[in-house]
Amino acid sequence: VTVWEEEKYEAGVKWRFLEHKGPYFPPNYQPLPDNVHFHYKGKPVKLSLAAEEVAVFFAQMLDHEYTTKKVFRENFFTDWRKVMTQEERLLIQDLDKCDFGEIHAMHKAKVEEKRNMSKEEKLVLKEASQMIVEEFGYCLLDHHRERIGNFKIEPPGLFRGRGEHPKQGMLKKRIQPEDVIINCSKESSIPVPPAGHHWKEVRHDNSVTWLASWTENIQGAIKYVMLNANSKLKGEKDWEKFEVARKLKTHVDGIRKQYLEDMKSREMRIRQRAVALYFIDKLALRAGNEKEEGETADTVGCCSLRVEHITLHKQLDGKDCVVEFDFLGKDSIRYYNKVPVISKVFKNLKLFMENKDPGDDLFDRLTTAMLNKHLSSLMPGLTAKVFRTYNASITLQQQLQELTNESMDSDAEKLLCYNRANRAVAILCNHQRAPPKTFEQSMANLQAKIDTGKEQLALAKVELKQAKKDAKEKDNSDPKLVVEKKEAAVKRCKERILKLEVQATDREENKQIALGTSKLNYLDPRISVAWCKRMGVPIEKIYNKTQRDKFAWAIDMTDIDFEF
DNA sequence: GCAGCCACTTAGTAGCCGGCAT
DNA sequence: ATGCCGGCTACTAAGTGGCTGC
Repeated sequence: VTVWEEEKYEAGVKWRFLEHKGPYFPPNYQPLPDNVHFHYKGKPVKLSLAAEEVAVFFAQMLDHEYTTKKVFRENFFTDWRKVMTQEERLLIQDLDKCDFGEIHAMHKAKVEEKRNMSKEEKLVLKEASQMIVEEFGYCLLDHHRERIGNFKIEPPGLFRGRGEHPKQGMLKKRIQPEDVIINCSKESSIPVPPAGHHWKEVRHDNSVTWLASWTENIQGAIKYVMLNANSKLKGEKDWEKFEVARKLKTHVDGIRKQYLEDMKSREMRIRQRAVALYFIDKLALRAGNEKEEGETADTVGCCSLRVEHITLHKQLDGKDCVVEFDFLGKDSIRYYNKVPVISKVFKNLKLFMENKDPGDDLFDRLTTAMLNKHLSSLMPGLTAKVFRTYNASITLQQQLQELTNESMDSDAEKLLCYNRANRAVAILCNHQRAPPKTFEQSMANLQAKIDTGKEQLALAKVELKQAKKDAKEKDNSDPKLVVEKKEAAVKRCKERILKLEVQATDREENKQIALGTSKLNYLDPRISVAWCKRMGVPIEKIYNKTQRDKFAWAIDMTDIDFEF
C-alpha cells in the first residue's frame, strides 16, 4: 500500500493524529550599541527600547524608494509615535527632522559583514539554522513525518503591501506566544511555549489542516502554520483540484452553449452573469471578490470590474467589436488586453455601461457568490477558479501537441518548445514579473557571444573556401578531407549560433513573463510527466527538486498516454 | 441576501547559494 | 581564487470561496 492508496477519512476529517513542537519565534530585539545614535533636529536622542526597535525598522529600509512615499511615511510615523514614551512623543513631532543616518550605516555595515563571512562561519550559521529546522520544521501527521511549510512566526517590521496600499508603512507587531493558537491531537505531546509564556489557546480540531495560527494586526487577517506542499495532505488536495478541472472538460461545451444563450435573457443579472463567465472562460480572469475600500490596494477581478476598466471599440486595428481591458489585478499587476468579442457580448457591455459613471461597477447585479452558486449547479465542485485551472492545463496540452513531436532530436529543442507552451499559459493567466535587474547586461553578454560566434563562422567560411580552392588546384585525396573538416567546422559554428540565438529569443520573450506560477499552481503535472515519458526527456529537465517533491504523486502514477 | 469570519490557494520578490567563466 | 549570474528557496501578501448567523 503506497502513501497515495491509504484509507480515506470520513468527510471533513483531515487527520487522526497530529503532533508538533509549535512555531519558532524570531529572536528578541538587540538594542543599538552605545556609539550608534538617532538624531532629532541634529541632536542625539536616546530612545526607549520599543521606540528604538521601530526606528531601526525604518532605518533599515532607507535605501528603498517607498520610504519616500507620503502614505508610507505617514503610516510609519503614526505607528511609531504609538510605541513612544510620553516624553518621546512630545519631542518627536516631525519625521523630516529625524536623522536615522547612523542606524542606517550600522545596518549596511552588518549586511556587508555578513556577506564577507568566511565559508566556515557561514557553515556554522547554516548548521544552526538546520538545527532549528530539525526541531521545529517537522510534524507527525498520522503515520507520517511531514515537513511544515512555514513554521517560523513572521518577525515584526514595517508593512509593505503591493501597489498603492493604503496601509503601507504601518507597524507589523511582534507576535507573542500569547497571540498564538496551537492545534494538535489531544493525546499528542503538546508543544511547550517559550519560557515564561503561555499559548493563547490549545485546541484539537481535526477538521482543519493548520498547526498554529495568529491574527496579524494590519488587516486583522489570520495567519496559519501549515504543511509543506510535498505533504500527503497537500498532494491529495492538489490532485483533487486537477480532477475537478478535468471533469470540466466534459461539461464545458454545454456550459458555453448555456452562457451564450443566457446573454439574451430578459433578466439583467443573468445577462451579466453570462458575460462575466464569458470573460472568465475566454480570458482566464479571476473571479474578483469584493474588497473593503481603504483596507487594501485598489485592484479588481472579473466581477468587480468597473466601467473605467474597459473601453469599447466598434472597430480597432481592422477588427470588429474589440474590448480594451486596462486594470490592476491581484498584486496590482496590470492587465492590459485588446480582445475581439462576439457581438452579443459587445452589445451587452454597452447596455451594462449605459448611464453609469467610470467608477461604477460594470456588473452591478452580479457577485462572485451568485456566479459560483450558479456554477456549482452546473457541475459539482465548479467555481470560477476552476476555469483558470482548466484553461491553463488544456492550453499546455494543446500547445505541447502542436509544438513538439517524438522525432525532435535535441533535448534543448524539446525544452524550448516546452517553455513556449508554458509561456502561452503564463500569458493567458497574466503571470508577470519585474524584468531581472541584470537583464540588459545578460542579454548584452549573450549578444557578445553571438557576435564572437559569427566572427568565428566568417573565419571558418574563409578557411573552407581556401580549402576548396586547394582541393581544386591540387588533385589529391588529402585536401578533400580538409574540405570535409572545414565544412563540419562551419556547420558546428552555425549550430552554435543558432542555439545562442534561440536562447536569446527565449530569454527576451520571457523578460516580463513568470513561468513558475502556472507550473506550480495551474498545470496538471501529469500532462508534463506523460510528455517527458513520450519525448524521452528526463523529468529533472522540467521540474527541480522542490517541484518533483510537490508533484511526487503525479510522477508516481502517470501513464505515458495520460490525457488531461 | 449579506457581512464577517475562516481556511486555504495563488502570487511576486529579495536574497542566498552554488556553479561556471575568467 | 574570484566574481558574476541564474536558479531556487523562503517569505508573506493577496487572492478565492465556504460557512454562519442574522
